[in-house]
Amino acid sequence: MKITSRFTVAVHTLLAIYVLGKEYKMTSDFIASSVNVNPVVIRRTLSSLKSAGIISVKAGSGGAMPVKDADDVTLYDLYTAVDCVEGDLFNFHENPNPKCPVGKNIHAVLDLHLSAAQTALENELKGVTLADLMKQLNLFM
Amino acid sequence: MKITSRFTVAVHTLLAIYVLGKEYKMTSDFIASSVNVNPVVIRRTLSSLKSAGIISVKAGSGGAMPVKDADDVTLYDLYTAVDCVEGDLFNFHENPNPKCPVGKNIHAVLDLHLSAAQTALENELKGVTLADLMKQLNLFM
DNA sequence: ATAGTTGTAACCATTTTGATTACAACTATA
DNA sequence: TATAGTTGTAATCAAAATGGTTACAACTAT
Repeated sequence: MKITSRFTVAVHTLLAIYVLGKEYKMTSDFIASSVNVNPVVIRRTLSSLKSAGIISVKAGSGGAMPVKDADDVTLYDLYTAVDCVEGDLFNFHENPNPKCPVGKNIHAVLDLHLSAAQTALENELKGVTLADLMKQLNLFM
Repeated sequence: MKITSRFTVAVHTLLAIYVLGKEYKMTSDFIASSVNVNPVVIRRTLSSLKSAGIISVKAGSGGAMPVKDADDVTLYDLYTAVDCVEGDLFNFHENPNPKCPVGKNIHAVLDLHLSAAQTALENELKGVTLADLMKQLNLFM
């Protein structure tokens, strides 16, 4: 199974807010038309990003604005903000048989390797900041 | 979303076959009682592992046996054998708006970072062989 | 011939996802 | 202060993936 598109939607949303926010009022409708999803999906994303302390959103009059410095926001922050993965990335079959030597020890044998893989993924995400993405984006604009 | 338990089931299944295969006939029922899932789930797993050339299964009389050397089977091989992830690990929202500077370039900005993260995960899995797991398992048995 | 298996199709319930509708609450401003 | 434009959130919905389960034809060792 793939990791939910909430993640890339969140990245796209944030980039829009940080890059276009000075020029336009960043409403959920505006962002939705850039990402090309339903505005409610964006509002949910904004809600998560707000909870994570990354942006602020004006209720009523509307518009999202940066709170955190772009250097202080990593892809990993977004990945956790939108709950891509809760806890372990790898699902484990429940209740392996403790009467079998393999079933009894499968966790002891496997768990560390699985977390190492998950950590490798997450560390990679921690190494990329929103500021990095903005720099790259500016090369194209 | 998490990565399907087919993966850990496959690891468990293979360990059972490689470690207990000399002592017992490894039928889907036997393995199922160690993993603690339905035997049909194990048969599906065996089918994938057979297609990957890792084991052989005797139709009729029953029983799975190693084909590949345990040193030549990595966690990554199992991960691909059971189709944990087809292609990209990260789902991407489709059709970002090409009229928006962000929507137009979001792939150019993000794709490499996402594949880097996926590769980091997969490389970690490539670094662990079935033989490694068997050694660890023997310490506990 | 028979008993025990495998291989596979079929169907189900559950969960997750993202789309969508609906509407109360809020706020700038005319 | 009335209004228009938003946000926040609940409620539904359809689609897809997952794993469980039943069923049964095909196979094989004895």
